[in-house]
Amino acid sequence: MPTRRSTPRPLPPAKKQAARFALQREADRTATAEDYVELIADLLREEGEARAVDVARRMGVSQATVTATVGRLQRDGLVETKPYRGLFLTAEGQTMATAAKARHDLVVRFLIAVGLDAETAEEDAEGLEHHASDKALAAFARFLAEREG
Amino acid sequence: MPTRRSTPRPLPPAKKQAARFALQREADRTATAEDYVELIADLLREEGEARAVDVARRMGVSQATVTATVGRLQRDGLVETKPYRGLFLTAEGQTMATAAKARHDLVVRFLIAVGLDAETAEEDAEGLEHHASDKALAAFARFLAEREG
DNA sequence: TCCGAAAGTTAGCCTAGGCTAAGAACTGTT
DNA sequence: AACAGTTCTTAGCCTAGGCTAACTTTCGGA
Repeated sequence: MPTRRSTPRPLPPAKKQAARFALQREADRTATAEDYVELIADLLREEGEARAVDVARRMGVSQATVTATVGRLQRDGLVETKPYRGLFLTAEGQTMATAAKARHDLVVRFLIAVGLDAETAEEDAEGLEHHASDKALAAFARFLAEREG
Repeated sequence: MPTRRSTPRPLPPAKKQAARFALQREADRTATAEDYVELIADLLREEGEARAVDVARRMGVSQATVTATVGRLQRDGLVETKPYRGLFLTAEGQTMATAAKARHDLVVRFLIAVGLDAETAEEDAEGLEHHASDKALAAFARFLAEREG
């Protein structure tokens, strides 16, 4: 039997590794859209309207950037705008927002369950929610069900 | 006592939320560098050299892209090149690679511990390792120590 | 009503990170 | 020693996502 150490699974096949990175880049591309629609949905729900200026404030970004990004979201069929009347989600945008929120909340609860304080869990979820696969999320849910169920 | 529901911690203060997104963007910026130096370190360790063409293959990216990216890494003091002789890490790059690998391995072990199969854990770690805070990583380590220790 | 402040857009710029196509430079083999 | 094939770079292009400055549009209060 050839050498088989336990620790260092170091170099996956090039193709497999390339596929992973490609998936990664794909996730990066959708992350912004998810953050925006999630925030817009939150604002609509909590404050009744989602104005670009508030999105800018909460994203920590200039209004010009919001205009440009919202333009892309509109092009992609996720958002509708009525100038000076705020931003709205299309059905597709709403679907994405709902899924994003569910993922976000799941990740937060999971992080708390494994020992993070609520504040840090919120912070980390912001980044992690876009990069956890469905399988990972399912595992998190299973984990929570066991602990809490 | 005012209303206090358990589920929906929905809108953090704008400033705090903006800060989170800013951190997020910061992490995104360093993610590429970490992936490259981690891969270069792996190639150096496992194959004795890290040629740009192999980096391109494993990143799933064109050689021209590698040239450009390595140029930025060089500018930032992480990598050195000897054309046709492969890529090398500076001390700083080595430090980053070591930290990245440690994070990566920790995340993989953690994901497996919470129920993911090894393959999926590898895939997910690729994305998650760049977005887990030190506090989160510490929590993961604590979790592992409890289960396994 | 009108006018100033707030909100939104536009123009012009930048960086990172992708691509292809074409050319230059090196290496190993004969 | 020379050539073929590999490797690397360059040029030129693109998109996403940032910025500031200047402009327009709308809203609300005096």
